Amino acid sequence: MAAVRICTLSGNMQALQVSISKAINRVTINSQKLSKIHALLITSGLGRSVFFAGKLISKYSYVTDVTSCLLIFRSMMHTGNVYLWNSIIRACTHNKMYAKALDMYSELRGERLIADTHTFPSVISACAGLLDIEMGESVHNHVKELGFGSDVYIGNALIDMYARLGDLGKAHTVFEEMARKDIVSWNSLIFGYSANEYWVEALEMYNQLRGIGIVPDLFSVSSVLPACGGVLAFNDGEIVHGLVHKIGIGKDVLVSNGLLSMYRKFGMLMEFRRIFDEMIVRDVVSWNTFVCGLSESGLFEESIMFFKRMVSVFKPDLLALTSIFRACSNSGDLRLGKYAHDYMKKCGTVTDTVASNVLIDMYGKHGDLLSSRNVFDQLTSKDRVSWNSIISCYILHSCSEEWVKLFKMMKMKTQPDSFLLVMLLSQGTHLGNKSLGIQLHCELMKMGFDADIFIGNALIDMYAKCGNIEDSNYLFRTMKCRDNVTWNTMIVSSVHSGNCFRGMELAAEMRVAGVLPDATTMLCVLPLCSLVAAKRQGKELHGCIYKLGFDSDVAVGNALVEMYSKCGNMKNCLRVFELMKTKDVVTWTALISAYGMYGEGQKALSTFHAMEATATAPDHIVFIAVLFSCSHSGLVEEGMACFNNMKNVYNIEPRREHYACVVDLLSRSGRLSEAEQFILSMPIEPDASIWGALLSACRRSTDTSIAERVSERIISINSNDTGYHVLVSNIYASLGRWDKVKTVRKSIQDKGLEKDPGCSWIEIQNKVYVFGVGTNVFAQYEEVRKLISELSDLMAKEGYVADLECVLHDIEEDDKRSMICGHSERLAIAFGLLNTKAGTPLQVMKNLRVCGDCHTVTKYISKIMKREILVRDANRFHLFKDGVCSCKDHW
DNA sequence: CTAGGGTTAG
Repeated sequence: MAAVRICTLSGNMQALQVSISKAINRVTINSQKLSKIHALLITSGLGRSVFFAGKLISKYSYVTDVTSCLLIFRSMMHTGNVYLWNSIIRACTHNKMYAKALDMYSELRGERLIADTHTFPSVISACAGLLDIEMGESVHNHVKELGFGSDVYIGNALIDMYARLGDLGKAHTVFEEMARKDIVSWNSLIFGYSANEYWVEALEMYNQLRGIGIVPDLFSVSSVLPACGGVLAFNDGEIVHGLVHKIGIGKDVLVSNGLLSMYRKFGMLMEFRRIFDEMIVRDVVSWNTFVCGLSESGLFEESIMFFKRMVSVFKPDLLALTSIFRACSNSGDLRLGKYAHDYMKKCGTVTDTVASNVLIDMYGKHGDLLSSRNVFDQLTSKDRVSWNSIISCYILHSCSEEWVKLFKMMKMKTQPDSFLLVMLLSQGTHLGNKSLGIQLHCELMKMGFDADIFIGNALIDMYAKCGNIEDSNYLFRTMKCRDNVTWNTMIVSSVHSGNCFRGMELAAEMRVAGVLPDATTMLCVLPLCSLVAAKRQGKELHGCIYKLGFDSDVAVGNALVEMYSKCGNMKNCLRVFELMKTKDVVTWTALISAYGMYGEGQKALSTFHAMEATATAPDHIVFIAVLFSCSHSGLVEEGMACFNNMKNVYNIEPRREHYACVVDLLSRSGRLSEAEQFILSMPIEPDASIWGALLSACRRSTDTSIAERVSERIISINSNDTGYHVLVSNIYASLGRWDKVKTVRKSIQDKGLEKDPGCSWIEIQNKVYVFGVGTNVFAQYEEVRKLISELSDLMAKEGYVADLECVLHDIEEDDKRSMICGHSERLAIAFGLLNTKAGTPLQVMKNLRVCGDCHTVTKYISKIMKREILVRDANRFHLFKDGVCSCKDHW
């Protein structure tokens, strides 16, 4: 500007022109400076120069001052100069005044002026902006008539126009016909495919671009990222991500938002978080994507936390509010939801359909049906989702009259979709209503919804839960496509139907099928690992969880703690526990149970007290764990104190399970008559489980009268649980009452009950070997047999005498002896000894409780063979070392 | 580049 002033003063016109020209070029978005230059031009007499008028129009256009553009243009009228026309059309298009731009174009043609190549790009963009197909095609024809078909800028504009009009065929044709293409041509086409969700084509074009060696830019990248996310092209996505760093566009908001959104679609939480963390500039989109992504992954609390951080920087828009309603509907925080709702009302966007639909759901999930209904009634444009949401609220709260009424109303306005049917189906499943399920299955087949994957999944679940595992399998096999939920459902169904092996198999098949597991998959498979003590699979899952970023999920963490403890890996169990950022009652319960199973009663108690110190409210389940731990460590007084505190301090009414634990606690410590008195003084009716707890302790007592009394009680209760019948039968056997044994066994048979066959298993070099009672078909049977008999001799020298009372059959002594030796845990241990190097610790699992003689024998073996042997039975762990067991014979 | 309802786990 200083230079301009000097030139003006000196009167050197040529120098003045040059300096003004330079000054104009430098002006960016500062409209004040622009008006000064404009004034200078007028005073210096250069105002009528076409060159400067064009420059000014273009500059005013950039500061969105179209009025000034038009004023300048009109003041230059009848110059007949196309350059000026181009400037004004460009200015209009640039400021989204598309109709005005097209008016100017018509005016230009009316003036019989010939448009040039610079005219068309903005005219074409204007057609695209107005979504005016007819006009667009007519302009395209005009371009052809004038022979401008080979102009790169016009071609690019045409590609972009057809893409925005959704006609990718034409866009591609224009692209193909272009003799010369630049990066913008490619970008326009990739963007077009991507914006219209032709993910595969977008990716293909991007890869073609890469194939011919052109380096993509920021726009190519931000167009292809949604496509990678859309088709879950993990490899392509990661390659693009790599390229972003290589060409240094990682700092760009558009690009990093694209990456953020892609990893969100991939479900890769860890990368998703990292991208967000490392962003230098974050806009509303970044925040919305992040908050919404967290919520989508079930991390509602965290989503709320980031929402709160977001609103300290940005005013939340409708999208952000919608996300937070969703998070609130799935977390306990209804207050925040209500607060945000009030805020939305103040902003005057109450009637937004999407947001209102989430609100209906939010209030419904929190049981506030009235508010749900209010939002629904006030909604001016209800769509299918609105109807589904309000109806599902009533279904969820079993208000059948109300939902049927609404359902009828809905059918008058809009066609019901599969969503409602899925909801009904699952509700029927939860209520165990099989006939409703089958009826719905027929209905939805008539309606043609049977190919819907959600319907399929719900049906599989329905049949499995109703006990038709065959039908459920059939549906699974014949399904056209399966997703992670399908697999999760199948895995859980197999486990519930008692087929753990099938569950494991399905988990492996799922992986082979390339279906990405989600947090729920982990929650389905981890308990399975815990159940069968699948150490290796468990660890692999942990790795997977870490990689996919599910480790911040509390439920997943809890499942990991349990898995490690049940697999005998206390070290990792503790490590996971300690690393968990948020812990809930379940987390603490898992660790307390773990200590309980290892007979570490004191540690269990101190863990419980540590939990109390964190102000985590105990529930009735954590007390079961604490009582169990005390009972397995002989901490009678401490256990009783907890039992009393539960009621007096925490106001939790003891349930049957708690009473059973106390009975167990007392009787395990030999206080049998006290236990009996306790049962008789309980405020609830004792059932087989309560008497059973007492009876199992009677086996180690000499007081036969109490055993007989309790046995009679259990039989009179007439339970259908095989376990208690077997227990009674065993007690009679140990008392030598073979007549009674026969009666009980007959009653078991009459009832058609089956005894759980005992089995043990051991994992050696990633292979699991299973042994049942009297198994004699495995490869090394003879060697195992020989080893057991050699060990018997060695043990006899140490003073071992077989405790034949553990064999509860009415057979000869010798047969008893050989039967004991065939107990599955013994076979597994011997097999382990044969197949591992000296000194290697062994780990054996058993589905039932370990018998007294096997317990003694294992102690001897640990001493003689100098091995640590960890045995997990149905109840707890026994660590045998140097002739003693960690349970101190208290199990 | 960002927002809504359905299935699985607990």
